[in-house]
Amino acid sequence: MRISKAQTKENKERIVAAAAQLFHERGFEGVGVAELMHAAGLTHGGFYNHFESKQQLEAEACALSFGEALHPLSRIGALESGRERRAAFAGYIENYLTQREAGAPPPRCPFVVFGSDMPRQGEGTRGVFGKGLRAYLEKFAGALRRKSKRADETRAGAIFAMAALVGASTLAYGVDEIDTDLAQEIRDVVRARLIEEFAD
Amino acid sequence: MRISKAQTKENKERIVAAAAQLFHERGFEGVGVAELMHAAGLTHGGFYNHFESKQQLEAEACALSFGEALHPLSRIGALESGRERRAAFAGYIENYLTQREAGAPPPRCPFVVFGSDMPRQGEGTRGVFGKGLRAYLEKFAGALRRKSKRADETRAGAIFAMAALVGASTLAYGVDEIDTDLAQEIRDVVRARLIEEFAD
DNA sequence: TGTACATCAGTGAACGCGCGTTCACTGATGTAC
DNA sequence: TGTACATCAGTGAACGCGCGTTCACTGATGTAC
Repeated sequence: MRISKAQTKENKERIVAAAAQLFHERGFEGVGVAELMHAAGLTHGGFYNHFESKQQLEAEACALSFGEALHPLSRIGALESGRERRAAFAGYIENYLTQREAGAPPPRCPFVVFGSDMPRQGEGTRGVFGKGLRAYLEKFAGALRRKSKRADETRAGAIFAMAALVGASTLAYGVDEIDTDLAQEIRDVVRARLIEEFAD
Repeated sequence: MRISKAQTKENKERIVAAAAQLFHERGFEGVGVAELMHAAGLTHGGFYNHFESKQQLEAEACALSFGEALHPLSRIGALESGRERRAAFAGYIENYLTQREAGAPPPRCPFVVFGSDMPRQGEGTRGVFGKGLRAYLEKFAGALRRKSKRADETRAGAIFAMAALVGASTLAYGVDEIDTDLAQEIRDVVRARLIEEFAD
């Protein structure tokens, strides 16, 4: 049964969205093509009508994740007032380093979720990661810009802040449920330091 | 053919060592039991004489990685002079954030290599990760201690420095070969900042 | 606008493959006397 | 110390299973006239 073009496009988007979520939860290797298709309400046989390979879907799902993660930062950078930007950035960090309720689906940062796996991924996916990282750093710099700072200082600050955020989140998620106190301590320390340095 | 106790122990150690290296290179899911055993010079059938499951080997290989990663930090903490400790710590960061020669086997930090995968690992492996993290932070604090700083300030500094290192390395390795300049920029920025803050 | 036909996204069975794990068997090592 | 036997790490074939991918087929959609 042939499907309308609009329906086809919507189906593909549903596959990519389901993949992004499932890859976040269980990693690229932890979810099979059949399960992905069923999560999108389809059967697995049609997969290759939309994608050349599972790898291609991995790349597209990554791109979706990075795109979505970028939105809140764009909003901060668009603020005119430096004071507002800093307050919004503090809120961003607060949110980024706050533990989710137990059981709640954690909307984790794609850099944290996919970071370790990147060196082993295909070229397409790594390209998406690189593009996402460059975009992220630009938005970070946009949010952190200050009249008193040169552009290269702002960029260095963006890189450093992002490294600290990603590292803290990676370590904290690694020991969540095993050592909740340590996870919380890591989040608290890094949050306080970053807000002190960049949003005060 | 029964094997001597000493030989048996050595065989198991060889399996764990081979696993640690291969897991570093290709991740837990990227290496099969048969390949691991052959890398240790054995056949796959004997695997379950040494381990209850592949998961158990993953945990033991992780423990080995963390143990080895700890040694250089222990040496720094053992130094008496604060000036020497700071110089050694600067060297540690320098080494940690320096790109390997192309083709050279990269002795990457286990937190970077396994970090993203931890939330999806079994309890045993996550426990090893947590233990490794606590040990690492103590050594970091030992290396960073200063007479002018309270213990809790030193610990906070250790946590923050480690988060920045792990994050920078995760991001840089993610874009190595895709965007070498960006990888280098991340390493340079974070190295300079950390040395300025902690080792000057 | 209506008709005839080609297109192609969907389905579900089937493919080969490699995975983690189990098993019967071997024979040198370790142990009991 | 020497002998007889139980132990158990090793081997390699075999297990079932789920994976990514392919395929023949269906039938509504899109297109050509």
